[in-house]
Amino acid sequence: MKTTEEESMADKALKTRRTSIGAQRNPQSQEAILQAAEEILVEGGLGSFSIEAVARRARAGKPTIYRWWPSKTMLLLDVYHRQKYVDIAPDTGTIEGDIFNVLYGLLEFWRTERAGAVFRSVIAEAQTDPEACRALAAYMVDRYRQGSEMFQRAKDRGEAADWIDPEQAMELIASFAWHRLLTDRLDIPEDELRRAARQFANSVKA
Amino acid sequence: MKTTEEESMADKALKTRRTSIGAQRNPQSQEAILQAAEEILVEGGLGSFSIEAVARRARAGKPTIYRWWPSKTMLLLDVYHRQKYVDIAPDTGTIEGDIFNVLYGLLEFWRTERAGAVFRSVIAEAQTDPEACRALAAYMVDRYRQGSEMFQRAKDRGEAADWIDPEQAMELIASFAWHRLLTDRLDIPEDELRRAARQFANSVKA
Amino acid sequence: MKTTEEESMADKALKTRRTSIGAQRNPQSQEAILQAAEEILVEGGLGSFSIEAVARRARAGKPTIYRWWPSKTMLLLDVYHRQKYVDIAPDTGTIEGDIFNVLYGLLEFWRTERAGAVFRSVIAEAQTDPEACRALAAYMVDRYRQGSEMFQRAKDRGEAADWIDPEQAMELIASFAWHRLLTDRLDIPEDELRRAARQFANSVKA
Amino acid sequence: MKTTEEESMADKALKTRRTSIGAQRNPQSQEAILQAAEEILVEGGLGSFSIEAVARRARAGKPTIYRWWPSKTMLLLDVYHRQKYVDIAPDTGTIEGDIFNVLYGLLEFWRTERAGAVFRSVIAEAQTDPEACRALAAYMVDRYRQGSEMFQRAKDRGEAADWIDPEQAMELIASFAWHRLLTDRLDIPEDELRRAARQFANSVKA
DNA sequence: AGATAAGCGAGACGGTACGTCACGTCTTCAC
DNA sequence: GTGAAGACGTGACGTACCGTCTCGCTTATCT
Repeated sequence: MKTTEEESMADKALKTRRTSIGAQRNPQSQEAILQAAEEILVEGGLGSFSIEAVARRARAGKPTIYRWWPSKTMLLLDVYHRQKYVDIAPDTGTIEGDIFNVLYGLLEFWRTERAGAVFRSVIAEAQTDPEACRALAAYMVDRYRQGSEMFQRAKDRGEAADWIDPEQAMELIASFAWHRLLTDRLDIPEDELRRAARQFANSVKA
Repeated sequence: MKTTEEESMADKALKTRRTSIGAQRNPQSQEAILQAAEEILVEGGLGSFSIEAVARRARAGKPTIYRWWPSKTMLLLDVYHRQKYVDIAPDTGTIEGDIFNVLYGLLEFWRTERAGAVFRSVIAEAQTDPEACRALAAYMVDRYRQGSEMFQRAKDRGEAADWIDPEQAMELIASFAWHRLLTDRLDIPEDELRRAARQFANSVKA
Repeated sequence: MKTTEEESMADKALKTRRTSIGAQRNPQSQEAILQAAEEILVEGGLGSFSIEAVARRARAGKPTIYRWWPSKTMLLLDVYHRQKYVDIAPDTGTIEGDIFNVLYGLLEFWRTERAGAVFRSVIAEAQTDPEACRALAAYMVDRYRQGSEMFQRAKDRGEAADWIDPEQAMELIASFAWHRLLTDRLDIPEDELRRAARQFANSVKA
Repeated sequence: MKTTEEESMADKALKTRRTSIGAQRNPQSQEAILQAAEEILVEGGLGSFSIEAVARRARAGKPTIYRWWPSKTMLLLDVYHRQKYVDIAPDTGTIEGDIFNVLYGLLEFWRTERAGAVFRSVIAEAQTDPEACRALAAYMVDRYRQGSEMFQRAKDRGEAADWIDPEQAMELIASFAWHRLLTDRLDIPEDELRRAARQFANSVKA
């Protein structure tokens, strides 16, 4: 949730007339463009996402967008990176609890429409643009590293087997979430989700 | 692998001038269109896949394409469905062996360039087109059912726990493969693949 | 002056919705584009003449314009060629009378705003575009040939000297008209015009 | 021809880094801008003449140009006015000789590439910009006054008729030169040029 | 001597037009 | 009625300039 100040700042960026502030990037324009891009993505999906549409909505000139983002893909990635996901990997004491929490949190985050639509677009774009694909892959590897801590803890506790690779284990979990996102089936009944968590916990058992 | 007759038929479809064969669908045209679509997809990816390009390559009129495929998405799905994957779910005696074989076969199938490029495109398209998304989801559910047999066998053998849902277990495995396809990381070292198979096998253990 | 039928045809071209009439040029679109181009030229001059503006006014697509006119210049020339000037080179019996009539007719034709504005634009364009310059020069040479008849008649009558080149003589007269057009001084007092005609007549005297 | 000092000054204006010299116009900047403008005009014609290009070439800021020249047109006129034409109206004793010399000198001056390209641009610009048109017309009237002296001399000698208006006579000659410039036909064979001069001389005969 | 005021380069800004590409629809004509 | 062909209106692409703006600086002129 955004604070009041942030919202008014963003609104100002969109609603007041902007102009150059000298030979330097105008942060209000950047804000307006990113905000407009996100809104379009959320409202109409990747299909209605075009530089023209973003420029129109942000009341910005197309060259201003192209000046700072070399391609549609890069703008997309920037929009995605603004979607700050508070990555909680809470220590519940058991690996199954941790996994359930992570899965539940991620799916819930995507279900709040904004984030899900944006991320789906990024993945789709990566299937067209090799650079986006590399960026996405690199980003994911980084995310696995973050998420893998819970498996490391489990190994330290002796709950997970020695031969388990924490990052790969994390990847399997993320893969499941991706798959549900991409087939538009984020609304998972709790028992299914629990069973998945249990299975993943089982999979690393010593 | 295609037979010689099929190839010459396809070649004929592409190279000779075609015209109406009366008030009925001309199968040569359909063949030429699908073949051209597949080639474009494989050579240039989804980015260079356009109705216009397909029509050009197939020496077909655009209306001919629109007459038989209501949208780009549907043409894409048709191309995908032609990619007959010989779904082997061989009974190796152990669930881990079965899983490894399925994973290895799928990734190998996609690595043979043609199939992978096409399927990636289908998934990307599904992120834009809700109808494609539904079709894809339905197709996947069907595939899980096929693939789940090995888990059923494992349950029958007592190798897998009672609480395991064979289809969901299959989904987890497919998810992993999808994820690697979508991040262009199909070249998995054998030890990683073995570890993944072992983990998946572990996950269903009683 | 256009006939009523022509006007209603042109109006129809502009006002009714047009579409393709098969794999052939749609004359209504062509008409609408040329008409719109002329109107823009007359109303706002070369400065406001842009392909976008023409397309907008003609309710045509830009590609339709580019399909048939490779450049702004060519569209301009086409507009000019539609401005059919009834080239009267009346035989008044004296060369001075002929010259006066030709000069008066030409300036009057240009003063009727439409033709003058279009021709000024063509000349200006020719200063930028070498191809337009060539086309214009060729067109002018042709016009001199037409206009030179009166000098030939004068030579036959013994009114003009043998050493006179009829076409070059015609060029001098056209040059004067051009000059007045280009400096926006078409409103020439009759005595000045008479003096010019007298001078030109003098210039060819035996 | 420029003196050595002027050239080095101009070079300095272009090559050394310039900055403000206090609350006053920096003549080096003005020089650099005008020089750059002329060069661009000569090298690429009016088509490649843009404020942006001039600023780039002169290493000047756009606002510096706009501060001193309200429009592209005015900059163009300034460039033209720097093209000092040594207006020779030599007294050869006969009006035909005078006319030939003036015509030959003017065409030769324009043929030396620099002047011709610039003047063509001014005329073209005047077809778009009414202010430029007025300025050009005023300038031309002034030039006729200068050039008309030879006709006045001819009248004084009794070589030209009383009813001749020297300035208008001069205009006819300039018109011919303009016409050749604008249709890119400055390379006139000497016999044609002689005939033209003879005709113009004839035209004012008593 | 220090403040002030304007000129300077730089370059970002919101725009308009460029010329190209693909969209999905339409009509014609040969079979 | 099916097929190739290709024109149509639409709209996005990425680029070039437009004319305006604010910046940080430099330097002459005025307290």
